Amino acid sequence: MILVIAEKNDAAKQIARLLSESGKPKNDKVYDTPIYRFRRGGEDWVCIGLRGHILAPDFPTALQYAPDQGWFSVTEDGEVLPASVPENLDRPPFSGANQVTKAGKPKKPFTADGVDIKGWKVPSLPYLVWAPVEKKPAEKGIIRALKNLAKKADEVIIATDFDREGELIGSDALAMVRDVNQTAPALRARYSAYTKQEIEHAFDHLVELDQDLADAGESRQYIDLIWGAALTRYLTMAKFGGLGNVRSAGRVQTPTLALVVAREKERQAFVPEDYWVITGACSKGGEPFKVGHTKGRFWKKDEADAAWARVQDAKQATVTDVAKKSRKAQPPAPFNTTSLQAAAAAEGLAPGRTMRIAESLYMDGLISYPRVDNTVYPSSLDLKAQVKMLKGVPAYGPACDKILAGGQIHATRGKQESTDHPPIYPTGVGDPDKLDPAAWKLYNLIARRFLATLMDAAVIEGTKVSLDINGEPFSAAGDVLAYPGYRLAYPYGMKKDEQLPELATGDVVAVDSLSLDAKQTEPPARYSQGKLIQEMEKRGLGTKSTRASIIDRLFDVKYLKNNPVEPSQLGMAVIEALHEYAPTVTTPEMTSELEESMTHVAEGGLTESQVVDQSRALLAGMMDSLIEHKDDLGNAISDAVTADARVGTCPKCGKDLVVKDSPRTRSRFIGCMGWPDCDVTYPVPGRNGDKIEPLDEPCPECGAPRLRVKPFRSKAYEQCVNPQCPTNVEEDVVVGTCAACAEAGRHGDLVAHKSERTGKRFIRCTNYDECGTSYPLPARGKLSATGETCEHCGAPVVEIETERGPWRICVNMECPGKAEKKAAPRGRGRRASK
DNA sequence: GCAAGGTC
Repeated sequence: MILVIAEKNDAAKQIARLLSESGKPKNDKVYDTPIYRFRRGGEDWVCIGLRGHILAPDFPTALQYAPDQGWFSVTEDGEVLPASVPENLDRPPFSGANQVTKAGKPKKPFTADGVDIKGWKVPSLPYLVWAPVEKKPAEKGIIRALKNLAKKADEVIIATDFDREGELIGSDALAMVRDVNQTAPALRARYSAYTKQEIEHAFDHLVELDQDLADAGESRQYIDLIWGAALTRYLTMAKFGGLGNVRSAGRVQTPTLALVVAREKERQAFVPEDYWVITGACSKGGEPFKVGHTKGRFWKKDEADAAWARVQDAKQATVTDVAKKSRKAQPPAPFNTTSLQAAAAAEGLAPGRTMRIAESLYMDGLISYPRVDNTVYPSSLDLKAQVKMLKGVPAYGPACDKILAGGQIHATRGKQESTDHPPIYPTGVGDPDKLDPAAWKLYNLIARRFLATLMDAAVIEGTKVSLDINGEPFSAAGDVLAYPGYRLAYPYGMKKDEQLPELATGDVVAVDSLSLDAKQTEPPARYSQGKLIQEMEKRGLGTKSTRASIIDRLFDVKYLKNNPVEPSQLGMAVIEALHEYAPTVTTPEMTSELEESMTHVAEGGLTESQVVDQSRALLAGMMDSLIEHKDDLGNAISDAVTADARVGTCPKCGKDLVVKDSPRTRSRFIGCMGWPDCDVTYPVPGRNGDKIEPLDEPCPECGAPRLRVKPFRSKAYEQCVNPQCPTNVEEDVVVGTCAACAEAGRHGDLVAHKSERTGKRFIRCTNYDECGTSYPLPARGKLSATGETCEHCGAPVVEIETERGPWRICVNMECPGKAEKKAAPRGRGRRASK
C-alpha cells in the first residue's frame, strides 16, 4: 500500500480524486480521521490529510543538573535532551547562599536537581532561554490514524503544501511514520495547484524531502517559542497581576503593537494648525449646489478676512468656466485574504471575525478556500459556470445577465500570482434568509466582488465649474456615474453622486449662503483594523493565516482597545520597556533577519542549532538587563494597569477610583485604591459589555466621577457613577397592575424602581415575594405609565422618552408580540443588500 | 498561564 500524506483533509480529497484511475476514490475513516482509498498503477493507495502542524514545540518540565553531564532534561518518553546552557550559568544555582531558604532548602524555582522552568519564576528565565525544546503531539487523533496506516505502508509520499511550513509539517509527519515503520521508502511530491496535470507530474517526479528546509522552519518555531515564552513570562511576572493577566510578547505581535503605539505618539505630538475656509451654496433655477473658494485652506487669517470682506454680502456669482472630463474606474482585482479582510473591515467586520465567518462559509461550500495570497483566477476555473450558478441569488440576476450577454468573459488580475489556491470566490448559492446577518454580509461582499472582477469599468463624468464672486475665484465640482459597469454589482465604498445643475460659461447664478469657518488640521488618523492588517503585510509581519488572530490577541491581553485601534496605557508601557531593554523584538527587522537566517539553514550554510543558539545568545543578553531592571519595569507596568482602570478621583479620600474585578461574584465594580482605609464603591454603569470612558470633570452635584457609556450598537450617554446622586434619581413609577397577582386573587402593582445596590432600574411587582414577576427596562430614558395593556400578553404598555423620541412598548421582554416582530424580515444595511 | 504557524 502506498500512503500519501497531505497537509489538510481538503487537499487529501483533491489529490485522491486526481490520482485515482476511476476518479472516484472511496471515502473511509481511520478512527475519526477521514481517508481516501483508490487504485492506481495496479497498487492500493491511501491518502490522509493532516491538520497543519501535528507536533508542537514545548519546553520540558524541568532542567536537571549533574556534575558529570551538566544541564539536561528528560522527556516523557525517557529521552535525554542536553541543554546548551553557557558557562556563566553552568553551575547549580541553588549553591548560592541567597538561593536557599532559611530552612536550608533550595528556593523555588530551583529544585534540588536543577531548575523548575515550568513555574513562571523570574530567576528561572536565564535558564529558560537555554532550555532544550521538544516536540509534543498536538493532534493525537490524526497521529494515531497516521501511525495506523503507516504500519501497513510499503511506500510513503509526503504531499504537504509546497512551502517551508509544508516541508516542516511533512518532516514531522515522517517522524511519526518512522516510530512505527523504519523501512518503507519515503519521498516528497511537490505541486502547486490541484490540477490533474500538476498532480500527475508531481507524483511522477518524486524528490527527497528537503530536511534543510524543514529545519529552517523548525528554527523559526524554536526561536518564536523561546523569545515569546521568555519575554511573556517576564512581562507577566515582573509585577504579577493575578491569574488570567498574561502580558504577552512575540516576534510578530510586539512590532504590530509598536506600530499602533508609534501612531498614537505621533498624534500626541501633533500640533494642530489653524486655517480658514470659505464655503457655501449657490443655485440655478432653484437647484442648489455647493461652492468653495478655490484657495481651499487660507493659512493666514488676514487673507481669509480680506477675501471674506469682498464676498460676504454677495448675491450673485458668474460662471467663468465649465470643464467636463469623464474618467474610468477600473473594476477591482479578485480577493485574496488580505484584500478581503480590508474590504470586510470597511463594512464593519473585524479581520478576526471575517476569518471565522469565512471558515464556516467555506465549510458550508459557499466560498472557496479563504487563506490565499493569489489574486489571479486560474485558467482551470470555469468563470461562466460560476456566474450561471450565481443567478440563483435573485439580487445578482441583472449583473449575471450583463456578464453572460457579453460573450467572452474577461477577468481582472491582481498583482500577486501564485497557483496554490484560486482567489476567494463564491462556490455556492447563498441565501440571505438562512445565513445569519454577518455571514450574509460577508458572502454578499465576496459574491459581488467576484461579479465585479468580470465586469466593465465604470465611467464617472466629472464636472468642474469655476465661478467669480465679487472678484474672488470659487469652484464647484460634480461627479455623476455615467455608466455603472462593475458598480452594478459592487456598490461598496461608492461615493454618492454630486449632481450639478446644467451650467454654461457666462451664467449668472444666485448665491444662497456663504460662510467663513475657522478650522484646525487633524493629527494622523488611527489605524482601522483593515489598515493595520495591510500595514503588517507591507512590513512582512505575520502571514495571511495569522495576522487577524494576532490582532485579536493584542486586544485580549488589553494592549489595544477600540476601533479605530488605540493602545492602552499598558500597551504603551510594554513597548517602552521592551524598546529600552529588548529592542530586537519591537521592530519588524527581527522577522526579516529571521528570514535571512532561515535561508542560510535551507541552503545548508548554517545548521538549525547554530541559528537557534545565536538567537538564544542575543536574547540572553537582553534578559539580563530586563531582570536587572525588574522593579522599575514592574512598577511602570502596574502604574499603566491602574491608569487604564482609572475612572476618576475618590470624592471621600482623593485617591484613584478604578474599575476592579470581583473574583467572587465574577463582576466588575468601581472601587477606591485607598481600600481598606476608604470604603467608597460604586456599581459600573450600563450593561456588562458596554464601553466606558472616564470624563475629565467630576459630577457637579455629588463629586463622583462621570463616565461616557457606549452600549454596543447604540448611542453613547454620560452618567455619574453614584446611584444616589440627584442626577441619577428617578422617581418610582407605577406602570400597571400585576396580571399574575390578579389571577391569584390579590392586588399587586408593577413599579419601575431603582435598586439601591446596583443602581440598575427595573420593573417589579409589589408582591414580588409571592408572584416573582419582574421585567428589565425595555430601554433607557424617562418612563411613564400609559394605562394600556399589551394585546399579546396583557402586561402593561409604557412610554419611554428615548433619544429618538417617545416609544410605546410592552414591558414583557418575552411577549409573543415581540417574537413575531423579530421573525419578520428586517431592513438590511444601507446598500448592497438583497 | 507563553509564540507563530499550520488548520477545524
